[in-house]
Amino acid sequence: MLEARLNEAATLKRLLDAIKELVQDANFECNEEGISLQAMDNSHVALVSVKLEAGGFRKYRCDRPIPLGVNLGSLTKVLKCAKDDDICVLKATDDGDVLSLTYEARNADRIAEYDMKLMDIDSDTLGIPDTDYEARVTMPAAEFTRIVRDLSNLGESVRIEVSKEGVRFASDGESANGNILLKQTEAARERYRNYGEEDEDEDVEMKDEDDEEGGSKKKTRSKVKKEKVKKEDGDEGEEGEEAEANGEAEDNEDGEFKAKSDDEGEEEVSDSEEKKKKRKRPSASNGKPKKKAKKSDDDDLPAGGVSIEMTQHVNLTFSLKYLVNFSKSSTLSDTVQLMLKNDVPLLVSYTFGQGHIRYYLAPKIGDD
Amino acid sequence: MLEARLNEAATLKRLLDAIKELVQDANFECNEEGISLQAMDNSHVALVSVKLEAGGFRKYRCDRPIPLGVNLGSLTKVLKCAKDDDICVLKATDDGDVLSLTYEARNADRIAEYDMKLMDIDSDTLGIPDTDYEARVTMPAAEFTRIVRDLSNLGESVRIEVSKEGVRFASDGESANGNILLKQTEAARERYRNYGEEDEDEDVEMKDEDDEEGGSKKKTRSKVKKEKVKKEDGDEGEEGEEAEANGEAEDNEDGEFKAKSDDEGEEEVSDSEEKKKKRKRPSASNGKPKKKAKKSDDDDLPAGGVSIEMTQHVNLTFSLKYLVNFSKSSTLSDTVQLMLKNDVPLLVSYTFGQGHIRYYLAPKIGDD
DNA sequence: TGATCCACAT
DNA sequence: ATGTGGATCA
Repeated sequence: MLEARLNEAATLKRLLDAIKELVQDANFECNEEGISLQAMDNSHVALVSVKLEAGGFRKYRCDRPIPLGVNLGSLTKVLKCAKDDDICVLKATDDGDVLSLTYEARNADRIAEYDMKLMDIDSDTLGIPDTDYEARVTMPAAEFTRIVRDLSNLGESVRIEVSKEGVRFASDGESANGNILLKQTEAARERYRNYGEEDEDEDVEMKDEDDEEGGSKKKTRSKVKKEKVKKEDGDEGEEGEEAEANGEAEDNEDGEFKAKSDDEGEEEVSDSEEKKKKRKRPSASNGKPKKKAKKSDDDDLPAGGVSIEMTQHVNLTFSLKYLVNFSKSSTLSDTVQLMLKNDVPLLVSYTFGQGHIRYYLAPKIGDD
Repeated sequence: MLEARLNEAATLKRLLDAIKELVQDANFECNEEGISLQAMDNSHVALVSVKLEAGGFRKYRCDRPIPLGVNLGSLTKVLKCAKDDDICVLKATDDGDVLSLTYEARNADRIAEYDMKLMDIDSDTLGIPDTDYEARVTMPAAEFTRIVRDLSNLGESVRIEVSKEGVRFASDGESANGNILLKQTEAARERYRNYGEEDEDEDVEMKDEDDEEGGSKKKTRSKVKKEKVKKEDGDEGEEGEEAEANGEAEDNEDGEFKAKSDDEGEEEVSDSEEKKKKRKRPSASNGKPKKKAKKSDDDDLPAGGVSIEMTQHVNLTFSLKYLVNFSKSSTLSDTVQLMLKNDVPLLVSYTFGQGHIRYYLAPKIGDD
């Protein structure tokens, strides 16, 4: 039995607005850790991963894991019936046939209850390789939105290049070419030093020993090794060789994610990491309404500035269509993080009070 | 000869916005009491009744009754030529061939005059049975709008149930079911105690002797007998039997309104009631411009809260399409009143400074 | 079917 | 006061 009480229905509404165009149906996997969702878009080029942590709810109870097969269109419809500041209670029985959403006005004189039929969805749990990223860019979500939107008016794809100069987004179009260079902001670097570590589970530093280095499907921590920053700038210019020379060629290098059967025994990234980070956000469940906290109550790092960390010069090309789509999540957080590694899917991550949403996008091959 | 001087053209504009989708052509019946309109929608399922009281005009003169056969589309066009705060003067000669509308800017430095051709419209005066409603719900118009709009995204029809618990709006749809429960707000109950009695002619209490109890077409006051409130809560659960047991089966129980020939000698509801209530709104014709009084100058009961009065558990099902349509009248008043009785058309009533607009909607039979 | 305008919600 | 969504008009 699931019962999850969310302070603001707006969180869910925004979440669905962010992903409903990418995915039509998906399983919300509910367990004691919280609620997570993973799905690929129809073309199997992009992957979304959402996590709502148990601690982010005002109340959370899930006796045993339940997959809730949801049609996101239907859920969106139902969520439209909620006012942004309604308290939203999700309930489901263990059989997972129906999801009940209850919206309570803050003054309790209105209670709305919606029952949504669920469906069975084949969900091979998706294997997200845990990656040793070579560059991490932390920037205002609105700026990212603007950049990809602007460039999408010129061309189909964008080349993202991180060098010691900064991060450059470049697109070539028929009528014009454009590129935007964002330089590191010193203040931002300081501000974001621990972003994604205190408030979420990015795990960017330390614990190399957690890596299962011998696996053919190498699973490593999502991190940029800090001690390497600024050491290998000299490699800039060519993309990719370094990574392959390392013998680290990912098995999803072909640009698509592989479905992995449920019984493979490998945990999803988020699950395994959640367990180690349970200590965080001890106060999240105290549920301060925080009126007007439009975006989220995650970070006290308010805004502005670009932080860049890198161990490697990276240079990758991606479809702008997807990035534009991803950037809809800027309603959930003021800040976005891009994690890059040559020849490996880009990770676009938005962290908000109750969890995070992450997108993985395979690079275009041949830099076309 | 008719000459009616209305303080704000906006009132008429909003009125037409509210009904023009429901009805194409209708007679504005002008007499010494004011201007009224009654019409059924094309499907003969819904009925609109508008009353602009003589006292609600800055100046009103109508020597003898004139029916003005108006194409509402044309009138809407003409009204679009008025600014919201223009003073609007309606004029017509006794032959009723043309309606003249004059718009005067408040500072009289602009005067626009429009003449609109009128038409002959067969108008069997409609028989609106005057009903002893079993429940009255008074609530913010915006909330009603929101509820029917939300539910209309799920299903075709809504079940409205008034019990001692409150009023519940429930709809079943293909992908989801939803229901909203509004609880009585104590403050609202107090606030609305006399709503519709001082300011209009709802006649909610007393005067049982006005009822012509023996008639086959029983005409009763539109009221909920206050003394019965909370006495018959025990009847909840089944809908309708009580009413039928009373021998009060309405002749429109089949869900449609009957046109009644003009010579039947029976008065319309509003006319007969207006006469008895002439004392009200003595100051309305003083015409304080009341700048910015967007909605209406009717009530000083500003907003919020739900008031429920009932003598009977009621449970009826209606087409959401119509309710959504009705709710357009929320531009005319902040407050809406729902009057219900089992197996009898719902009355949705908006009262504003110059009069009221009422919609009658036959319930769906068989609760489907 | 798309664009513009109005209203509601935040 | 601004932004989003719905409704209306071209």
